[in-house]
Amino acid sequence: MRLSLAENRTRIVTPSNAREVSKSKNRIHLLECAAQAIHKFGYRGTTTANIQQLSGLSRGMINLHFQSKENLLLALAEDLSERYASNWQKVLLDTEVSPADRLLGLFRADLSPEVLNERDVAIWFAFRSEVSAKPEYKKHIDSRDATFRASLIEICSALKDEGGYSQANPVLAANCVIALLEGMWTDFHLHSADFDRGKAEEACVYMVRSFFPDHF
Amino acid sequence: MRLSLAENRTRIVTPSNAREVSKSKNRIHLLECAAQAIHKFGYRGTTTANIQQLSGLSRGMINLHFQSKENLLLALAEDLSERYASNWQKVLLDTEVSPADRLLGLFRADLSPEVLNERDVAIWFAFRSEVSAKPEYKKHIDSRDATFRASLIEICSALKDEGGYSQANPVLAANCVIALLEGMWTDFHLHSADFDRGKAEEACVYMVRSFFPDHF
DNA sequence: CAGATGAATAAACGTATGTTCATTTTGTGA
DNA sequence: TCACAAAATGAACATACGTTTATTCATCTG
Repeated sequence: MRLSLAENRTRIVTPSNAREVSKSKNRIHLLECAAQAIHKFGYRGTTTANIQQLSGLSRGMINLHFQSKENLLLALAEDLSERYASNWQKVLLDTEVSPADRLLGLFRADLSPEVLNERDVAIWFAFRSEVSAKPEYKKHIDSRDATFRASLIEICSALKDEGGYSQANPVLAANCVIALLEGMWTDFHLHSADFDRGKAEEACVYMVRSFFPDHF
Repeated sequence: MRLSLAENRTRIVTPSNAREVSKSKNRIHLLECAAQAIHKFGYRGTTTANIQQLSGLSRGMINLHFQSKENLLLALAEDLSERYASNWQKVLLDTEVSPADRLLGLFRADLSPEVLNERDVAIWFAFRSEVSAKPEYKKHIDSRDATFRASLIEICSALKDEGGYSQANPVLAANCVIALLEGMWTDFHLHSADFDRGKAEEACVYMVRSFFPDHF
């Protein structure tokens, strides 16, 4: 699984000349190597030395581009959460699509290799492991945020109304969807070799079918 | 939330004299301080120096008792997973209780402060963050193991038979329960201040009620 | 093309970290 | 009570780590 860091243009000024192009390339390269290092050596094992070694660049580059290693890691976390957010936003916020299809689309998107891949998930877990010590990390690794949750509740409410499921509870259903997806990610992280995206999706659909039988 | 490390007698020979008592106490004390350090400083921030500082003991003690820092952390992971396992085993393996009550008991047990508390969850996430780099950690932090899963499938099968739910799929239902609980733990880890055990349990019950309406 | 500017390099530095070991303290058994 | 043994101590050590900085290299501008 390849990162699409190169496609992230959010914080990188569009380079206007060759010098800026190479600077920007090196910045992205360092982010990619930091990601690789976390995946390969773990969060504890990630050092400026092995990021530098992976990059093939010189020792000073991390500080030149990011001032400090901590900043490089923060930039990586930001990047990760932005890519994750844009992934679910494409699906959840598209109100042209029916609620049921938005939910199915979310499962697909959330379980797709674009976001659910060994390296990225390793990074999520790396930052999450620090959250009790560094609360400032929270905003970067908690992308299933208020908007995400609100969209899900809205979808579940719509399904309830459409299907006339008198027993349905949109808030609880949304909470279940969020937790279930989180759980699938954990399962992937711990057993990526055996993980079956299809079966994971099947389980998700099974759950929402139980909630909203006529829709799925 | 206090650890019950002192109650763990598995690997600690019952001390027969005062000297062994104090040795055993210090060993446990170091494990507790390592746990505290991970919670307080994060996995990266956990050093022999701050474990030692928290313990009030001398520098050499970690190596005297555990040979290396890595060994101390491994002992902590083992301890954690054993305490977690005994927590669910009490509930899931008690065949005197009805399947439905075993499932409800599991939710209670899995969401109880005995295992779901800030410090212990921080340690789970700490070790999980290293799993892609150190596969040997896997066995310690993946306590929701084959037996756990098999018990759940058995319970779901029994519920299906009892209730005549022709549409029910015990394997998918069990997968959902596992993932849902994992997701709840993640939610707790990221939002322990706002986390409501009652609401988490409610969501769990809501899901299994959807699977097996007549039972819950 | 030459001078100026910014990017990249890698040696050097100070500190932090994990571990060792000679020494001291404490408890045990005769 | 005393010699012995085990446990605990903390100074000392080597290495690893993140960062700084003087220097070199590449590119842009006039």
